[in-house]
Amino acid sequence: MTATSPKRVTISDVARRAGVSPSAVSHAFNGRPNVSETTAARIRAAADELNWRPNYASRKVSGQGGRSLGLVIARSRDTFGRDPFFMRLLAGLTEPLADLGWSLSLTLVQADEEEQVYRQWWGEQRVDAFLLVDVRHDDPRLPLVEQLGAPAVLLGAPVDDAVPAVTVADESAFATVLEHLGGLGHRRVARVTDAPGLAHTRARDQRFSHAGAQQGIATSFAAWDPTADDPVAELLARLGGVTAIVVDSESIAAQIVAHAPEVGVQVPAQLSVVAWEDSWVSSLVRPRLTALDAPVEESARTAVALLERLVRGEAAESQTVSGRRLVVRDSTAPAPRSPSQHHRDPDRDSEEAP
Amino acid sequence: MTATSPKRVTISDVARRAGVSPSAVSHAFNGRPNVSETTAARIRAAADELNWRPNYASRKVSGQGGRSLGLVIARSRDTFGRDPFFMRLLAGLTEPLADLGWSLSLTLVQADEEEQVYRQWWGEQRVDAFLLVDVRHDDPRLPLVEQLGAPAVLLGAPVDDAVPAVTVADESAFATVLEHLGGLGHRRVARVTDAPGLAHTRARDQRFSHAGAQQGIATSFAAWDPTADDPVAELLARLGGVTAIVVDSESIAAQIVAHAPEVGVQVPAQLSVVAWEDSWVSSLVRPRLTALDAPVEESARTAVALLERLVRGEAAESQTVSGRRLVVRDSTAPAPRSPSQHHRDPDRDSEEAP
DNA sequence: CGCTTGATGTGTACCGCTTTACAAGAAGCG
DNA sequence: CGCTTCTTGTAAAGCGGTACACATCAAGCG
Repeated sequence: MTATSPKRVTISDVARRAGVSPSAVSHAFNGRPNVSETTAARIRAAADELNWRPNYASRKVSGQGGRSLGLVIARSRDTFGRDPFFMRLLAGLTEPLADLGWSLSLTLVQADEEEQVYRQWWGEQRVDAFLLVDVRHDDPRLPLVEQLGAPAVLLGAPVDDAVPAVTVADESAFATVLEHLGGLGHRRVARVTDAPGLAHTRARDQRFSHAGAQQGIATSFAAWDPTADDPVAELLARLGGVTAIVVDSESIAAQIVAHAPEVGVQVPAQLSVVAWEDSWVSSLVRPRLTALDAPVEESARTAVALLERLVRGEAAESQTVSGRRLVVRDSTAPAPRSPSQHHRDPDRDSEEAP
Repeated sequence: MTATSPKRVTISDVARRAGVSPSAVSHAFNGRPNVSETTAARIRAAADELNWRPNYASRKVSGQGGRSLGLVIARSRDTFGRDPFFMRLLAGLTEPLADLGWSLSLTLVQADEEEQVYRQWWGEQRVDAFLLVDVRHDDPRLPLVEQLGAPAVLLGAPVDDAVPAVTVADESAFATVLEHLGGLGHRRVARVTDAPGLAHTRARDQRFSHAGAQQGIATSFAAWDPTADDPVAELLARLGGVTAIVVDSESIAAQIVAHAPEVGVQVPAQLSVVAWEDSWVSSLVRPRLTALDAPVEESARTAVALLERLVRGEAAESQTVSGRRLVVRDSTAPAPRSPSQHHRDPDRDSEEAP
C-alpha cells in the first residue's frame, strides 16, 4: 500500500471555519487573553470538527517551548534488556510526561557515540531536555549539557551543582538491610557490585561501610565479573567467610540465587542474598529474593517535574525521594552456625533456622 | 540552577562563515547537486566548527519528510514491565532507527486513551509513522491510521491489506515444537494463552491444531487466568491428561515452572513446558525453560525498513521474517509413563528419563 | 567566435504557527 | 459628550529551514 496523505488541515482552515483570523485561533489555543470566551469556544468547536491540533514542529519553530524529553541509554542491548529497572523507569516516565503533553525520545547507544547523540539531538532541537541515567564519575555528559545549555536532570547521586539530581534516599536503607541481616545473626556481609564506574556506586559503598560499622557488622566488597566462565561460582569462591551479600543489581542477584545451589552453595541456608532493586523478577526466582524496593515511579515523576521547571527557565534544586522498602522474601535466613562452608557437599549441610 | 541558553546557531551563521548563501548550506546538507564538492566541504567544515545541525522542527515545517517513529503501547505498567519482549523490541528498534537518523517516541497508554493518542501525535505531526504492536481482532487502530493517512506497520499476523505486517514465520515452529515433544513421548499437549483478543493468537491456535493433527498429537487449549488466586495451580488443575504445554508468554511460562513444584507438579518430570518466546528470563528460572527464540531484532529492523519506505511514499508489502529456533533447555523431558499424575505427592514420583 | 549547456550559486516565496504591534468599537468617566 | 481605557480581534513579521526559479560564468561546440 501507499500512504496517501489527505491534505493536512492547518490553523487557517480552522480560522476560516470559525470565521476569525488565524491569530485568533492561535490565541485561543494558547490561553492568551486576546479572545473572548464565546469566540474561543467557537474556535475550539471548529478545531474539533476538523480534528485539528497545532502542528508541533511549527510551534517549536516559532519559539514555543519544548515538549520532548530525550533519554539516551549507553548500554548494550543485553545489559539494557536484562535490567528490569529500565522497564519500570520507562513506564514510570510515560505517565507524568503524557500529563504534560510531552513525549519521550528513547535510544540506546554505544558508549563512544554517546556524546555525539546528545549533541545531535540537542543541535537539531529534537529534544528539549535530557534525563541522565547511569551517571559515571567525571561523566562527560555533565559538562556537555552545561556547555550546550540543555536542561538536564540526572537520576542517582548528585554529582555536579549545575545538574540537579533526583536521588533515592539510601541512608536508612543500608541500616535497614543490615539490621535485618544482623537480626538473623549475620556478622560478615559483602556488597556485590558491577559497574564500578557509576557515580552512585561509590556513594553506596560508603554508606554500606558506615552502616556496617554502626551495627558492628564486618563489611566487605566483591566485584561481579561477567567475563568469568561461571561468574556466580567465581564470585562465591571469592566470598571468604561472608554469610550474606547485598547485590547492587537485581538481575545479578537473581542469577546468584538461581545458580548457587548448582555450584554447591545453598541459599539461604549457607548464604543470604539481598537484592538492591525489586521487580517481578525477584518473586520469580526460587528462593524468592529479599529485595529493596525503590520508588522508581516516583523518581520518574519527580525528575519530570524538575525538567519541566528547567525548560520553563525556572531554577530547580536536586531532590530526594524516599520510599526504599525492604521486602523480605526467601533468600535471607539465619546465618549458618559455622561460617564459610560454601564448598561443602550441598547435601551434607542443611542447617535449618533455629 | 537555571538553563541559560546560549544563542542558538542557525543556518545563516554557517552560511556567513563559509562565505555562501543559506541556500547553499541547505543544498550541501541535503546532498543536492547544486553545490560543488569543494564548497560543500567548506560548508561542512564551517558547520562543524560552529557545531551546527539543521533544526529538526524547521525542516519538518518546510516539508522535509519525517524522522520520528511513534510506538504507543496500550498496556498497564505491570504487563508492560514483565514482558521481556518489549525490552528486546525497544533495543532492536533503536539501532535501525539511529542508522536512518530517526528517533523513537514511546508512550504507554490505557486502552481507552489509545486512539486519542494516535490522533494527537499524528495531528501534531509529532511522529511520522506508527509501529503497531499487540494488534487485536478488529483493531480500531487499523481503520484509524488509514483514515489519518499515517504510515504504519504492524508486528504480528497480517490483518488488513492496508497496513503491512511484519510476521515471524510460525508454520514450521509448531511442527518443530511438537516434533520435539512427540519425540519425548508426549501425546497430549495443550497450548496456554493469555490475551485471547490478540490477532496472532487465533492464527497460532490454528497452526497448533494443524501441526498436532499432522503428527498424531492430541492438542487442546487452556487460558491463563491472571485473576485467579493462584493462577498456576488453577491452570495446572485444569490440564487433564496433558503432559506438556506450550505457553504463549515467556513470563507466564517462567511463573509456571517456578511455581509448579510448590503445588505438587514436577517440571519436567510430570509436565514439560515450552515457552513461545525466549530471553534471559528463560535461562534464569529453574528448570531452565525450553523456549522458542524469535528474531525480534530482525523483525524490528524489517519493520523500520518498511516504515521508511512508506514514509517516502513508496509501497510496502507485508514481510515475513524467519529464524524461529527451538532452544532446548531443562523444562522438557520424556513424558511420564502414566499421564495425569499431577496431583500425586511430589516426592513419590521421580520418574527419570529412560 | 557567438551561442548553447552544464555546473554552481543565490533570491525568494513559502511551511504552519506565534507574537508583537496596532486597529476598532465598547465601555468608563469627569 | 469628548476623551481615555479596555476588550477583542487582525495584520504582519518572523522562527529556521527548504525548494523552486532564476542568475552567472566557464566550458563545449559547430
